[in-house]
Amino acid sequence: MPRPAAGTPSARDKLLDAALSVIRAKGYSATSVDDLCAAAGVTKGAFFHHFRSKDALAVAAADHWSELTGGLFASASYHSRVDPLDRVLGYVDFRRALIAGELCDFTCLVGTMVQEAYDAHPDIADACGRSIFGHARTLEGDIAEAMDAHGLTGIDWTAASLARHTQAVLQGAFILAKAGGGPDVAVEQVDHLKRYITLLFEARPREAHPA
Amino acid sequence: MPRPAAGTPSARDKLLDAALSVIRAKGYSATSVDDLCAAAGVTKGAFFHHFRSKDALAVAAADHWSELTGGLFASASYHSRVDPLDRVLGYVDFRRALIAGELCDFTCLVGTMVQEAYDAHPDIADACGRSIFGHARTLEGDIAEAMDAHGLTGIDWTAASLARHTQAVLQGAFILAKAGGGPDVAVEQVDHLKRYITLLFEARPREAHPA
DNA sequence: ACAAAGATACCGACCAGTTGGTATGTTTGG
DNA sequence: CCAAACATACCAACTGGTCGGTATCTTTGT
Repeated sequence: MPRPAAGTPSARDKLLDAALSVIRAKGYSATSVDDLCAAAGVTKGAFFHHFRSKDALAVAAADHWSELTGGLFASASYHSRVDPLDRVLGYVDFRRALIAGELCDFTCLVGTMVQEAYDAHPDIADACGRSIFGHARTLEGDIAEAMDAHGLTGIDWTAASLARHTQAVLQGAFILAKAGGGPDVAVEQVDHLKRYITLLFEARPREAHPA
Repeated sequence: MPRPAAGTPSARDKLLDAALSVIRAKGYSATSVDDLCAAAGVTKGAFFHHFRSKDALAVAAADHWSELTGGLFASASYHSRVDPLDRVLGYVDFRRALIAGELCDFTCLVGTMVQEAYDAHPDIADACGRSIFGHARTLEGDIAEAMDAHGLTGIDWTAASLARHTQAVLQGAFILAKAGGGPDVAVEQVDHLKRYITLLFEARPREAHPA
């Protein structure tokens, strides 16, 4: 795949970027190929040159989203904190700070897409699943370290499960925001999540399991 | 509005029932009027006799959903428990038990619809918001009573906010299930929710606020 | 009691616009 | 010169929605 020219983004890149905002605002099914082309400033010929179908674009957009968000969180500053629980809570604070402005700017592309695609478009659903659960997996390490540091043993939840829960709360927060609550309701959910994690790690080993 | 005949459901009722399952499986935008008519076994003429537009059907379906779920939860047995916290946790258990079988059978219609409709279809979004936040409001009373019974004062969260949080976790659970986790991941989220509520109400008044 | 009058429920052909997708160009970088 | 990158023109299928018509119920004047 040869670079077309340095500096000028290819039609493919422009389409992927356009997909992020347009699909988040209109949803996947309601977004037409023409919508995407118009937003990207390219023609339909370019679209089908780079993507076999609309579905293929959605899969590529989900992967693009994974890379974009992956980079964003990887370069965030909370990773440098020494205490693992601080890093986990730092992640939550970071997510909280991202919730501002227009709904389509802070909501999740793959969460939106998978709602529509889970049944009729398995490859899109797979790409969305990879994005969500892949991102959750990046939190497992810090959570596991924090569990270790706080001596949490004989517990009925796992680091992986709590990592997934953070994503569930965030996805639910976006839905409540879209249902009319706006950013405030979403922030409220993140606050509950932070409170939950804090409570989980407040050492209460006196009620430890027998034997 | 006169009854057409006892026993035989009207085209309107058949369309509303069909909308619940079809839209939950395909999403709102991907569901065509013909899809609805075929599923309901009625013609397009009947559709537009009862509903001004596809959007109007969606609003009616959201309201129908509110009534249906409202009745389901109102008649559940956990309401008879004497301890208010038991009633709250009973609600959570009840929601947990509902998560089984096919995704389109236990996921939420209005949560699905509002994702697609929040921007382009304000009246649909309003109807979804009414359903979600209206349902959340039915939990506030028991939560408030439980807070009172456990002497939770000077707390930085409210009964209304925790009620909304239960809905956020459930909506997020559905998304994770759709993203490939299946019912198990959704149940896992409800378990976290129950753990959170339990932790919140485990009396810890020694750390009470000053004065 | 009963028929005329009117409302309601439903049907199915039809319409203009849009959909995802294709076939065939033209441009451009190496 | 050639293949990749992009543009233009076009298509069959489908979209939400309309419209004239019919069958069945409810009301009402007598």
